[in-house]
Amino acid sequence: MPFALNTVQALRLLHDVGLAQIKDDEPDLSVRQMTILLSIYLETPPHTVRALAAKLTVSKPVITRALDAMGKFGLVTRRRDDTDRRNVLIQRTVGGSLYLERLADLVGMKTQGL
Amino acid sequence: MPFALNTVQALRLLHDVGLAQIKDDEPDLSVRQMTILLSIYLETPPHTVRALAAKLTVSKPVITRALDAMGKFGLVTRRRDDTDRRNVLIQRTVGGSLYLERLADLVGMKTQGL
DNA sequence: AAATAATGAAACGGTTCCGAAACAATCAGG
DNA sequence: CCTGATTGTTTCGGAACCGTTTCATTATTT
Repeated sequence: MPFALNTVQALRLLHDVGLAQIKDDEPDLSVRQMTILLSIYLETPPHTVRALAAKLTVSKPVITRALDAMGKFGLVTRRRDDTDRRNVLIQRTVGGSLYLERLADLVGMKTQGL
Repeated sequence: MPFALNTVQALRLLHDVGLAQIKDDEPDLSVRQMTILLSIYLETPPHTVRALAAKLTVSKPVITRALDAMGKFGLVTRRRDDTDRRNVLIQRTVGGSLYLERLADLVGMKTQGL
C-alpha cells in the first residue's frame, strides 16, 4: 500500500533532521554540500566535477570547494582519471558511508510509529 | 502498520528536497534558518527569540538575524508583546504557510509510490 | 525611586560560501 | 607540432552566517 506523509508529518521530519544536525557536534554541511554528498552516494559512479555541477545546476567551484571541505572530514576522496587526466573521479569513503547511514537512521527513526 | 524508510529511500528523500531547494529560485535558507522556520510553524505559539534560541541551542542573535532574513521574504513577522514589551512575538504569515506547504508537498510526493 | 535582571538588537571580527573570471594541465584535430 | 577546446582549480570581490560582546529598552525587586 503506497503511503504519503501528510503536511505536518513531512515538515516535522525536516525539522527533526535539521535540529539533529544543529545539535550534533559533527560539522554542519550546507544544503548544497549535503546534496552533493548524497548525489555521490546515491547515483552510480563515476562522478566528475563537471557532471555534478551540471546535475545540480551550480558552478564548478562550488563542487571543488565542497569536495575540499568534505575531504577534510573524510567523507569523500578524489583521484585523477588515468584514461583522461583532465577528469577527477570522486570516490566514496567508509567515513562518508557511515555519516550517511547515521543520517538515514535518523530519518527512518523519525518516520516510524506514525 | 508502522512503516519505515529504508536507508536509500531516506537518503533519496533528503537529496531530492535539497535539490529542489537549490534549483528553486526562492532564497536558500540555511539549515538553522529552515529549522527555525519549521519550529515557528509546527510548535504552538507564542514564540519568542529567547525560547527559540534555547530550544535550538543557538545564540539569540542567530534567531534575530534569521527573523530579519525571513521577514524580508515575508515568511514571518514580528510584533511587540503588549503584556511584556521586552518580548517579541513571532507571527506566521500567509507567505510562510505557502512556502512550507510547497515544501511538504515535495516531501510527500517523493515518498509516494514506494 | 534606584538598583538589578531580562529581553532583543546592534556592533565587531572571523569564517564560510557563492559566481565570474583568470589560470594550469590535458586532450583532440588540423 | 600547435592551435583550440575541455577539465578542474585558484583567485577575486561581495555577500551571508555565526558567536561573543555590548547596548537600549523594559520589568522586577528592594
